[in-house]
Amino acid sequence: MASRSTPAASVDLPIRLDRYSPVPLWHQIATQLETAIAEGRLTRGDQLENELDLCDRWQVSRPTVRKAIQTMVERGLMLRRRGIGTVVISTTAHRPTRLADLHDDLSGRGHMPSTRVLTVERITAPDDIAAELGLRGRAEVIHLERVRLADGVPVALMHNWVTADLDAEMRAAIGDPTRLAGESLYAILRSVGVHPYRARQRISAVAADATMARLLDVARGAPLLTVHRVMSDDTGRPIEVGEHHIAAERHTLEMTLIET
Amino acid sequence: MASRSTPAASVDLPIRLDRYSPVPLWHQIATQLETAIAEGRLTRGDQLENELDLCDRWQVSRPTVRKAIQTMVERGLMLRRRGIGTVVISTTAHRPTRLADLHDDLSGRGHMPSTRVLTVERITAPDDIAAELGLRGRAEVIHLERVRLADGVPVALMHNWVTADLDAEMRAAIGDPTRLAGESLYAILRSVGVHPYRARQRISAVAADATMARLLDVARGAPLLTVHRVMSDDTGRPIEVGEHHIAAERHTLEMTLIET
DNA sequence: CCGCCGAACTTGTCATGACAAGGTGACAAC
DNA sequence: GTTGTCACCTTGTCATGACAAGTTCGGCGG
Repeated sequence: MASRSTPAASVDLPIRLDRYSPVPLWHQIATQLETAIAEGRLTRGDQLENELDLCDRWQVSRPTVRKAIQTMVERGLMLRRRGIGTVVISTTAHRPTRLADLHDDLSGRGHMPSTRVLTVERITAPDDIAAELGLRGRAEVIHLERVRLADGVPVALMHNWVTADLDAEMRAAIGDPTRLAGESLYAILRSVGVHPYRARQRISAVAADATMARLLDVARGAPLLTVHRVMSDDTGRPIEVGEHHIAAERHTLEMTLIET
Repeated sequence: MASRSTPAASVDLPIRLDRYSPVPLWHQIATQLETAIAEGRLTRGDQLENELDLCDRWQVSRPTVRKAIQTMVERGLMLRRRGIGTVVISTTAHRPTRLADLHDDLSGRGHMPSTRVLTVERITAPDDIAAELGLRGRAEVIHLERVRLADGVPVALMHNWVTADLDAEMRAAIGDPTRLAGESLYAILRSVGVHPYRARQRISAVAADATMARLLDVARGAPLLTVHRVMSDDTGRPIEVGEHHIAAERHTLEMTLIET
């Protein structure tokens, strides 16, 4: 270890910037910093150069450097303090703010996700679902029932109610069992122009009833992790209600919290 | 409703700024915007003036306005889009990134929290706890066992292991049953100069065993929500391991997720 | 030897200016 | 009527400059 506290992570951090790319400079920097951490070129305890030197090194302005580092701080990967500097504090982080489907979550952890579609139907919205989606009268919703598997083992039983107040093309995509088997619901929604933006969710636990136990291949009464979620798109309109029952013995929710 | 799409929320939004306060201008603005939403003076669908007009109205620069609105967006309260403007999309939000103790969480929801302290002991760290805290050899930890009640009803059984590698004053504060009964652990830690900054947590579910059932006054086998958390301070050092078992029928975890 | 104080470092805040990019709506051309 | 274009609105990005505030560390005075 060096006796002086000179930043070690300066020379071996070649940041390549494309000023003609539509990707913002700060995002290019943040992405490459995150990659450097993931690959171990930057590790816990490493100190970055000070911001002015980084401006000089990368030939960008200080707001750009700060915005890039800011995103790293928000992800819990770095920490910066006035008078001290910026240090790497973590090599991994599960972001709770990441609005990810269970499908993406599983594949991100090296599992092979698959889906068994049980039900696809268009029904009149039950009262509680209609209320959560802000629908009036006897509005219709698309009801999905699926079992998510990881490496062939059932992990979660998923119910979704998607508002049917969408284009015919959108409804067709959502109700396509072939797509549902291979993609996450949110990926399908995005592909037809609906952008999941904000979700409010409530996490609880229940004991498996007979149906859940059979579908998830767990004992009756086994503890299940329950996620109830209302998702809205980027116009603030509620789009979907999801209720997922997760076999707690096979999957847990992980997240990193940051005090702001 | 006005026939034109002029922003309605301009006149009745008196922002008072104290330029001699140590509180940053952007934070003063953000706080007052949040208050306005909480009090209903700003509500869902309201559109803000454009940023340049807000600069003029509040007599601050555009980066300051943007930083204030930025924090509102990150909290899921507003949404802004290029070419459109900034609109209020929500009146409440549970922030997952909020590193709050269950104590604060309960009181924030109008319940009267109290705590029954079962165990306060200084022990040699169990291997798994030592590993999570990054301790070597036979390091010592302070082990706490408490039951959290809301309005007199038991809600959660909480185990905490705090590293004993602290000042004597800090250890005394943490081990003081009187303080533990009335304050949150994190509040006590903050008061002695330890600042919880980052936590990694894993949420799962278990069935209540005999001990848990007795302490929480639920049936044996009842589903419990389990939160396992490793908390680090603002220097990146792991400080505390917590394992909380929450009676799912009496309390749930709520959070708002934002797609970034 | 010890404690205080200040220089020299760091990041935090704020201002000003400029241009780019996406959205909307009016209007002309077809 | 439909479509495409263009002006004009919005926020997004980036640069430059300045000063404030917290931290560290060395030197100075006691």
